[in-house]
Amino acid sequence: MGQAGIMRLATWNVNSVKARLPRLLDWLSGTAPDVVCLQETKCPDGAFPVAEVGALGYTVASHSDGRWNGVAILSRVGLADVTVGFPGEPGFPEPEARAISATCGGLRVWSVYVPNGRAPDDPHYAYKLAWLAALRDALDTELTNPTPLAVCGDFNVAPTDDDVWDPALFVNSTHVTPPERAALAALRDLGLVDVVPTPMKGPHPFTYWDYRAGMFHQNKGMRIDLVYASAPLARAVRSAYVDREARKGKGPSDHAPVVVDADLIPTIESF
DNA sequence: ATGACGCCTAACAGGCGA
Repeated sequence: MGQAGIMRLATWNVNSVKARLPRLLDWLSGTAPDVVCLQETKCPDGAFPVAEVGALGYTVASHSDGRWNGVAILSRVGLADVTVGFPGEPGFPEPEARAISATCGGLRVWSVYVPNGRAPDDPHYAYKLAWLAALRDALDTELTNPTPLAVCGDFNVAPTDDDVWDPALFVNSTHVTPPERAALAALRDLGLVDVVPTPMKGPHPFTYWDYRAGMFHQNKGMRIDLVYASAPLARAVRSAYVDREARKGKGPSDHAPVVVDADLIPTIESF
C-alpha cells in the first residue's frame, strides 16, 4: 500500500488497455495505488496484459466482450469473490461487459462502465437509464453486506452543471438530462456518497476532455468518472484528486484517473 | 459547428465515443 494504514483506490477509463499499456505501467509505478478500476479496456480477457501488471504486483480480474466496453480491477491487496455483471443487468440486447466487482483488502469494489446513451431520442438512452436503475437495485442488495463499498467508474453522467465546461452547450444532450441525474441521485439515496476529487488545476474536477479541438488545453471538460462510497468508506476518505498529469503529453486516454486515499487498513484475503 | 481525435477491426472505411 502507498502508506501504512492508507488504502489508495483509483478509477481510470483508459480507452484501450493495449494502446495505453506503457502509460498505464508508468502510472502504476508512480502512483502506487492498491486497487485500480479500469474501464473501456477493449481487450479480450485472454489478451489482457496480466504479466506486465503482475510484474508490478497486481492481480487482475477482467471482463470483456471483445471490441467494445470492457472493465477490470487490478489489486495488490487481494482479489476475492470476483463477480462479473450483476443480477438483472440489461443488455442491448445481450448484456455487455460493463461491470465487475471484487473484494480487495477488506474493501468491496465495483468497476462500472455505464452505457453512453448517445442521444435522448436514441434507444441507447433508454438502455442507459434501465442499466442505471438495475445497478441501483443490485447495489441495494450489495449494501446489505457491512463490508465498505466503492462503486467506481465512468458513469457517463455529469452530476451537476458545475461538472460540465459549458452547460448551455449541453442542452438536449445526454450526460446532463434530469432523468440521468435522477438515476445518480437514486444511487446516493442508497447511502452512497459522491467522493468529489480535488481538481489540481482550475475550479472544476473534470475527468474527461474530448481529444478534439484542444479541449484539454482549454480545460473544456466534464466530470463523469465518479467514486461512490458507502458510509463506512466515506468516513475513512482522507483525500481525493484528479490526476490530470495523466491526460497530458503524447498518447493519453481522453479520461484522467481519479485517486482516493482512505484510512482503511487493507486486510489481505487469499490471492 | 457540418468539423475536429483516437480507438477498434474477418480493416484500408466505418462504428463508436460523450
